[in-house]
Amino acid sequence: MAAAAGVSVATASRALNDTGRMTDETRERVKQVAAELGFRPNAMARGLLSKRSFTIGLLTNDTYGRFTLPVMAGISEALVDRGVSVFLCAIEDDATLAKVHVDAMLDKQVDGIIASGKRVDRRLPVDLSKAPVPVVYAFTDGPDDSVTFVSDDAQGSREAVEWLAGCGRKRIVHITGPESFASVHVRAEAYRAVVGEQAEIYYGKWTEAWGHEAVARLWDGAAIPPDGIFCGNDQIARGVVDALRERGVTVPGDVSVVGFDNWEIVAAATRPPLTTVDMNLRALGREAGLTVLALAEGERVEPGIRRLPCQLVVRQSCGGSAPT
Amino acid sequence: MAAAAGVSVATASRALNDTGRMTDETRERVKQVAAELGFRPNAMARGLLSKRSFTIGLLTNDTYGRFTLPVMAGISEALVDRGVSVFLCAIEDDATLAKVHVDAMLDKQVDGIIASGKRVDRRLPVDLSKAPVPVVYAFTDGPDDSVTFVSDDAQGSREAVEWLAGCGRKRIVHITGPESFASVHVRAEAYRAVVGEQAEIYYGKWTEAWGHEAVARLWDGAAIPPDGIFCGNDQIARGVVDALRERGVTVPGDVSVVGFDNWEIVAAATRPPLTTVDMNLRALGREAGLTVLALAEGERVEPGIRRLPCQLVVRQSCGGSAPT
DNA sequence: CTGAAAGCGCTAACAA
DNA sequence: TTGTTAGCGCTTTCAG
Repeated sequence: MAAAAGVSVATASRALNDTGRMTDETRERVKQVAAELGFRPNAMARGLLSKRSFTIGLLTNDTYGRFTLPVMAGISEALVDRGVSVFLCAIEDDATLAKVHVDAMLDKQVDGIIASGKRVDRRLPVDLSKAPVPVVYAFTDGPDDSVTFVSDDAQGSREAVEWLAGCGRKRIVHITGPESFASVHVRAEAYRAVVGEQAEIYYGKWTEAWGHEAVARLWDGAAIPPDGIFCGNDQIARGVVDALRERGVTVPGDVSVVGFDNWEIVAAATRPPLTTVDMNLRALGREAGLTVLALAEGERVEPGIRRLPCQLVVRQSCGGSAPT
Repeated sequence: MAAAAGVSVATASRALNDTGRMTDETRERVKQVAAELGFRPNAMARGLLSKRSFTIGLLTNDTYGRFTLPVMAGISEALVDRGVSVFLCAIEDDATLAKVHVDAMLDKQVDGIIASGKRVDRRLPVDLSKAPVPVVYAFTDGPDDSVTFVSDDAQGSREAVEWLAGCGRKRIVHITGPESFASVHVRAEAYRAVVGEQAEIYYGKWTEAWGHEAVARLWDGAAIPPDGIFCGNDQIARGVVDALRERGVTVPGDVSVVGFDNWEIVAAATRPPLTTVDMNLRALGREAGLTVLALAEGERVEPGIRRLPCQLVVRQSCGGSAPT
């Protein structure tokens, strides 16, 4: 580059990297010239030598981006200023496609890979266990000896149910998704732990339609309907709230409802807006990003599952006031 | 690598790349050994020489991913088999952050950049016009001499309104977003072109709440309410449908409704599911991807705005049958 | 304090 | 048909 601008490439390199010893004057001059010329060191050449690409790959099967985008945002946020960029690869449960993507990333010498997904209890259709670079799992299942980040659904659920109780609700039921989901169990058990004996759990689908149906069952049945409902996700919650309104039951007047996910598009559009559990996916991404990077730099990281706390986002579907 | 496996590095290189002349036997043997060793050519070293990184950057300010994700999927789909990976950079209207990301990408020698966004009539907070690599714009505004891909909202809107008319609707109104959006005008004009004199356009927000409010105005007013409604987006449409149901007006019995965007989460959850306009963002991404790549390979591409056709997705909010 | 030279992993001339 | 050599743009000994 600006070796032409007075010094040898070696000096230039040292000046720009703040290494080596030299007159401040020389260093400054080089930087000056570099800036004027808009010089950018070629990361490939640099990487060839340093064995680091300052690049990581994010693999996901969450095509819709519901979970991956916040995670991605967190990763990116944590790593931009360290100069690392991230490859996003959406592999929709297609093993072949996944392999193609992983190979492409590996060829490009990514410093690490973060595997993510749409379901905590499912694996991506690729075996990353013998990848030549560090791998961390975020919001997807990983091998036993891996480092995995997930949200603490139990804690989140507990807070949700306790909030409902704190609003004075006496008969709190749980309307949730399919029993085949691990997160359904975790959330249900946390719910059960709080309400005890009188736990009532209704399993169904992750849809608004199921929310409607569940309300129909509860209110058309002989029993006294509940006054508090903890829903497995925001879509169900929205269905529940809509169904309630349609039968003249007021929320939060007669019944308090809490959702799960804090998916803006549904939580904020519900009337009234949903009080719901946020999984802090962005923070999760941040941790995951920092962790692969640490691993890439040779640090040792204890394998295991790390559960990051969820946070209750209070809106208006429960009455009650702002969070403590 | 497997130079140790019998031949010189040059021969190995030629064998693996199917270049040069040599015995099929040698070539096969090299490939064999390479496969056994799980050898992967170092893309950085290769790129250093070829001046190509097989990497492109996708820049977007659409944090929520509503528009960018499908675009991204299209780009990725078009480019994986050409071996190119894509860096996703979410810059939330923050010029500084944008610059950091762009610089990082440039350092990494991306072969090109695709700028995308959440609004067709706004620019990203970065000047890409003098980037040292080709840039194409997808679903965001670009400089005059750039190549830009957008969806053909006019055509999409026309089809939507014609569909409504085809369902026998006589008085079709248009409930849409803020006048400050260019797409609002494009869609409104297309609507006006079809219905002519009797066009009635209601500007508001992109929300369900506005859909409710608009219905209230139309039905509580003195005039005879419409029998067909073309909405500026799916959220408004959902608000409209919900409001209609609440006042006992049936959809599609009494009124037909069409949305815009085909945002699954809202379009499919509406009761009844929305007939709506899909912008084919994935196809748009595919074109954009192929185009940057062509540019990167030195092909000349005529600058200008390319409008890709939208497609009407028929569900149940209009009655009528499957599309022709 | 600074420059010359070697070398990262690969491909492309040029020889053999 | 195959091997040798040079060099991509940078960092890093090792001399000067």
